[in-house]
Amino acid sequence: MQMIIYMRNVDMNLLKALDALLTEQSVTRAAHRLDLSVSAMSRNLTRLRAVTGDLLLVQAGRKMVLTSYAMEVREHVHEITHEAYSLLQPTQKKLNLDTLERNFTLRANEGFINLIASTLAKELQEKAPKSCLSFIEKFDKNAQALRDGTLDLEVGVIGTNAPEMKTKTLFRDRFVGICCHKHPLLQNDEITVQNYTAYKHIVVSRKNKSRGPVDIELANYGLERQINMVVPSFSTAINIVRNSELIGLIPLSTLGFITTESNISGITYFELPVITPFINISAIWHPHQQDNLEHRWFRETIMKICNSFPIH
DNA sequence: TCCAAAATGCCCTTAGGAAA
DNA sequence: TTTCCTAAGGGCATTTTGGA
Repeated sequence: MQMIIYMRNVDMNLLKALDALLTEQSVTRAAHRLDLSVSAMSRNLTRLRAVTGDLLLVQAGRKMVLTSYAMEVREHVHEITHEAYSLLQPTQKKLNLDTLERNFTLRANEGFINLIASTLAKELQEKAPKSCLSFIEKFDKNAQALRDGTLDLEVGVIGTNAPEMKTKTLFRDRFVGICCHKHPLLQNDEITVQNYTAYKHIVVSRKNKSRGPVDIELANYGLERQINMVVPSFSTAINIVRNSELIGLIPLSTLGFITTESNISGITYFELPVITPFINISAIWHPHQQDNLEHRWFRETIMKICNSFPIH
């Protein structure tokens, strides 16, 4: 009964204030975020404490920390605040690409950026000349940037840490082997698991994980690769392979899906002697962008470009 | 002791309801 | 429709609190 009486007096600005407070974990920063004075935000916090019956933020030295209740509701508060304000904002009737001034942000690994950057840049220049495109390299799968809108779109393998995200499969990728074009491995009539594992290997891993699906398959033959180098990027691996006798393993997309010519600027790619699972590469975005016309146009542009990739 | 952040007192503005 | 009253929100100034 007490809660019902309180709820009658709750206004939407309190919800917005709660979202800002839980996101910033600071009265001062939350006030700046909503363009209010610190005192006004402090009063908002006092009202929210009365409404929820929870302290929400408590002082821990000079900082404020969330209570367990605040931590529990933080994500939900953010989502419903976004939904509520989207509902009250005027509907976008028409998208005018000629006058669109927007910075689109896309997070992907360097291989995908190399693959799509020039085509996407050309498309944006032609269709939305006043817009800007920022690529962000993928150092982690943190979903917070998608949630708070600082990131428009992520391209990669769907993770499990953000189940609320919207996704769309863009293309299927697969691993191939690479070596320098004079590599003794290529003297063999056929690349077998035996001669594949007879040479030293280089692997790409941002987390220094050197074993993957290929190693699992090789283990079935009682074989393993001798890994001599781990590097954080595919471009680094390609450069090293070009000038060494190390054998590399990269997604075919990194080579731009070139399948008609196996000898590419000093390196040769070849089919692996083991079968590895396909990798589904998807576009990932937050539901709050779902009906945004600008965002829809952006992701549909990327989907259109990816549709031209061969599916292997 | 100084500084930064949060809390609070006081006052002004604004919105909504009631009455003329 | 206009006027008046009340409640609530917000800003300025000040105090309190706690770390460096």
